Amino acid sequence: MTFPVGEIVASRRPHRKDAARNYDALLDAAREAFAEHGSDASLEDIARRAGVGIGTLYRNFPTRRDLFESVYASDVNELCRVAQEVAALEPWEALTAWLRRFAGYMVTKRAVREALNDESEIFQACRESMYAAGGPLFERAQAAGEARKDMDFVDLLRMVAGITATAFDDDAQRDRVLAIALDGVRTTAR
Amino acid sequence: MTFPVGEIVASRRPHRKDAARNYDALLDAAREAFAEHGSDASLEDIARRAGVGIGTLYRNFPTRRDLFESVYASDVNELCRVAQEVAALEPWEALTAWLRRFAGYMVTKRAVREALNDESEIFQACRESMYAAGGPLFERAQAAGEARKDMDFVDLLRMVAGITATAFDDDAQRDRVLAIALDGVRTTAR
DNA sequence: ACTCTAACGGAGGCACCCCTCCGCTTCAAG
DNA sequence: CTTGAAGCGGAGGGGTGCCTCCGTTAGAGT
Repeated sequence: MTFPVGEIVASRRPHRKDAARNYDALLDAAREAFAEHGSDASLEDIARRAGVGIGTLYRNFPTRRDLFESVYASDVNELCRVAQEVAALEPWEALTAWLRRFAGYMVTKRAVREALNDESEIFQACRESMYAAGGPLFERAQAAGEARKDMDFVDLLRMVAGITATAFDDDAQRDRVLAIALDGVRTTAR
Repeated sequence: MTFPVGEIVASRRPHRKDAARNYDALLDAAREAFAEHGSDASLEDIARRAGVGIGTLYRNFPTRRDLFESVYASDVNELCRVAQEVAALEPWEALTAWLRRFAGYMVTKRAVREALNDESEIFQACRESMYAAGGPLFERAQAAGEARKDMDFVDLLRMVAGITATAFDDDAQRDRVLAIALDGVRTTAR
C-alpha cells in the first residue's frame, strides 16, 4: 500500500538547511497549537512558538489551510503506519487495537476531527488513505462474525471520533465509555 | 422536583417593559449565535442580531459568562421538563426517549456541550439539575435489568454528547450510530 | 401632563489577528 | 573566499472584537 499523503508533506519541505529546520519547527508548533485551540489557532502565535517570523510562516504555508493540511496529512500518515502493525492480531483485537490508537490520537488532535468532514482534495486523499488502512481491519472482523454488519467503517470512525472528542473526567472514564460503545458494535454477532 | 436553574434566569430579567423586551431579544440572539459559533461567538454580533446597542448587552450581562450561563440554564431547564414527560413510558423506552431528545438538542447546542465540564457554580447547579432529571430514568432501566450496571449516568451522557457532537453525513447516520452505541449500554443485561 | 430615573446605544480606545512587503542575513555553489 | 539568490523577520495597514463612558431617550409613578 502506498501513502501519497506522506509524499505531499515531504514535497513541501525546503532543501536549504535553515529553511528545513524552520519548516519542521513550524509544523511542530502548528500541531501543538491546533491541538490546543482547534483549527483556527492564531498563526502569529504559531510563528512565535516556532521561534520564527510571521513572514517565514507565510512563505512556507501561504494559507492557513496549507499549514493545516500538512499537519493533518502527517497525522494521518502515522495512523496508516499503525494499521500495518496491528494486522497480525486476531480480527476483533486488531480492529479494537487500531481504534484505540485512533482514539488516543484524536484526544489531542482536535484538528483531525474538524477535518473529518472537509471536502477538499487533500483531505479527501487523507481520508481515503485512512479508510484504506483501517477499513480492512473492520471488514475482517465482520467476516469473522465479530462485528455487526449493519454499519460501515465510516459510521464506526465517526462514533469513535465523537466519543473521543468529548471531555472526560479521566482516561479511565473515556476507556470505559469507548469499550461500552464498542460492545454495541459487536453486539448482534453474539 | 424544583429547578433552581430556572429561577436564576428569571431573577435577572428586568422589570421595565422595554428592558424586558431587550433582555429576551438578547437571550434569543445569543442562543442562536452560540449554536452557530460555539461559546466564543462575537458579543457585538449578538447585540446586532438582537437589534440592540452593545451597551445594552453589557448592562444585562456584564460578562460573556453571564450571558452564556443564562442561555445554558434555560436550555437545561427545557431538558428537565422533558424528563418529566417521558417518565410514564417503560424503563428502557423512557431512557432512550429522553436521551434522543438530549441528543437532538445537543446537535444544535454546541454551547451546552462546551459547558459540560465547566466547574463554576451555575454550571454545576445546571448539571445537577439535569442529572436529577435524567438520572432516575437510567437507574430505573438498570433496576429493570435493561441497562448495564458497570457504568453510571455521567458516563452515558458523555457518550451520547460525544456522538451527537460530531458531524455526520445525515441524520440517519447519526441515529444509526447512536442506536449502536445504546446497544452497548444494553448489552450485558441480555 | 410632568418629572426623574432607569435604560439606551454607539463612539472610541485598546488589543489582537491577518497578511504583505522589503531591507537584511545566511547558505552553499563555484 | 566570494557572491548571488534563497531565506529571514517584523513593521505596518486594515479589520474585528472587547469593553467603557456618557449624552440622549423613554417608561412609570404621581
